Amino acid sequence: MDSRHFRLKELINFLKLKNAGTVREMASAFDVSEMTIRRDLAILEEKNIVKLIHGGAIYKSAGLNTEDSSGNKYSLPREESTRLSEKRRIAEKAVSLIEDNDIIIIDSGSTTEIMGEFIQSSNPSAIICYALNILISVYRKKDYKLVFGGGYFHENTLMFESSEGVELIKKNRANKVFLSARGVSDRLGVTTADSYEIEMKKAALETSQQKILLIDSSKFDKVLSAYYCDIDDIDTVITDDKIPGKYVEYLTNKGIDLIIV
Amino acid sequence: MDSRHFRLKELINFLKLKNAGTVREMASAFDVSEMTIRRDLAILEEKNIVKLIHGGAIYKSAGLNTEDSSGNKYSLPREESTRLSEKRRIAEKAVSLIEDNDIIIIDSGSTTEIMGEFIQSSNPSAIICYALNILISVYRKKDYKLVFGGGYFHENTLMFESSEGVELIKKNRANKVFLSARGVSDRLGVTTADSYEIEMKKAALETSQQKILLIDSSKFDKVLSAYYCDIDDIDTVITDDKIPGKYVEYLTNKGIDLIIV
DNA sequence: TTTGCATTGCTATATAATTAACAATATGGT
DNA sequence: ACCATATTGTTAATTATATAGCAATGCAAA
Repeated sequence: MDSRHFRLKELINFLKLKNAGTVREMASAFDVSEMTIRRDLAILEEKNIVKLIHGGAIYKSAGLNTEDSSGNKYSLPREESTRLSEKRRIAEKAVSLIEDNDIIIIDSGSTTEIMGEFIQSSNPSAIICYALNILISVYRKKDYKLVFGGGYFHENTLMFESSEGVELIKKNRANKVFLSARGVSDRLGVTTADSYEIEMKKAALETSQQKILLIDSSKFDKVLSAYYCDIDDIDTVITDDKIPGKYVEYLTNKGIDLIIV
Repeated sequence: MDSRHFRLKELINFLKLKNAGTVREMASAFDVSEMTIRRDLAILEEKNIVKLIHGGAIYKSAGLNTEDSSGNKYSLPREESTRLSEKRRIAEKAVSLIEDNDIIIIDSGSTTEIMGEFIQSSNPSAIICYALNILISVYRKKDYKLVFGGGYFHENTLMFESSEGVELIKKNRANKVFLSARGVSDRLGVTTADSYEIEMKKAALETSQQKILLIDSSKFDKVLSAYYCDIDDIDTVITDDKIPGKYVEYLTNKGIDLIIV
């Protein structure tokens, strides 16, 4: 059909092979202007296939791309449109809640992953997690103990899950858990996409004193198949200022500590 | 020794995992200035490990670069990891033993880590491991299932250890385990440095059909405090050609399959 | 053909990243 | 302890890239 469609598929192959590429070299390789490549890359970023950086793009092999060898359709993971700046603000606020000597649990998720970037400014005494991207974003900072759940790998969420991992989480206690979710509904509670996540998330909730939910505003009124707790189970919600007024009221009435960034 | 040397290795892991990264996020991750990261990346570019781009760096994956005349694509300033070329030969031979649909366990260690580089040429159906460097070196190849032990992190070996991790390993079965050790002695058996490793290694041995020890020749006649098995428990030893004659004889007499590379 | 819309390239302006030089701090060897 | 050297952070000036707006093109449906 359109030449863009074709070029996008080729761009994905190019990036997959090389891990990442500069705008310049891609413009040259596909014989179009740099502006066109930038626009293409913006589309791929929307689809969460690449990460844009100044001067180029990085292929997200770790990410939630489900391209199949058959028809290599790029049009896949209708994953939430990134909302990176909101997520960064949310993550930064979340980290600011960490007090010295806290023991914290960090759930899987893209917003929680960003917490790793900010966490050096705080001093937890231990971090417990069970997703690869979280592990990588925190393991270097080494001023704290690190506990990792382990189990069977799920590449769409980068999470490891197993009954043994659940046991390990339950054996520990935490002051705070930083949770993610894919949907929050007043009627149907807090949900996520995959049922294998449930037990790990529940274990994290169970063993934590304060339960903090990090969620960008696009997730309100969304419902996904895997239910894992009621909104009443959450102590604190951190979200951005596009949260629907209805939910501001709802959460406030429930007595939940609502932090809007 | 020097912190730069350490950080360079960490940077490689970071980039290997993420394909590429921005100067900003790396400065944040390692808690140094952006200038320092730029200087580090310039060194890695010299060594042909990364490609510099405006704003960041791209990891050059091993398979894709025909360049690098000296063949030392992996030779970062890791002088302390001696005998690198022996270890690479050993790791490559080890990977060649993997058959299609094998389920394999990879122990912690620097030699076993190198296996990840070669493993794309083979087709195990599952990989079980419990050390971070192993996880990073194998997770992206994604044609197999991945099981990770989990537990409490030990930064000297990058290993996670816990009774739950041991249980998880024991719940699985493997065709082959690829083990490392710090010392092999005819009188005192196979040893390593830290006692926390013992239970995980024993579990790996217990649940595997064929037990393969990867060990460079400098480790023979060495004894460390943590004993974890007898040489009789091993089926196959892969080592380099500087192995003392005494041990060639000893292992052969024991009926152990000795592979010298 | 005409109309409407997606795609593309171009340019001026706004942002962002790099460089070079210097100062401050850590490190290793004698 | 001392010195020599390596490492690191900071700044201002330079260079590179991104963005926004507009005009031109191509293409498909009426």
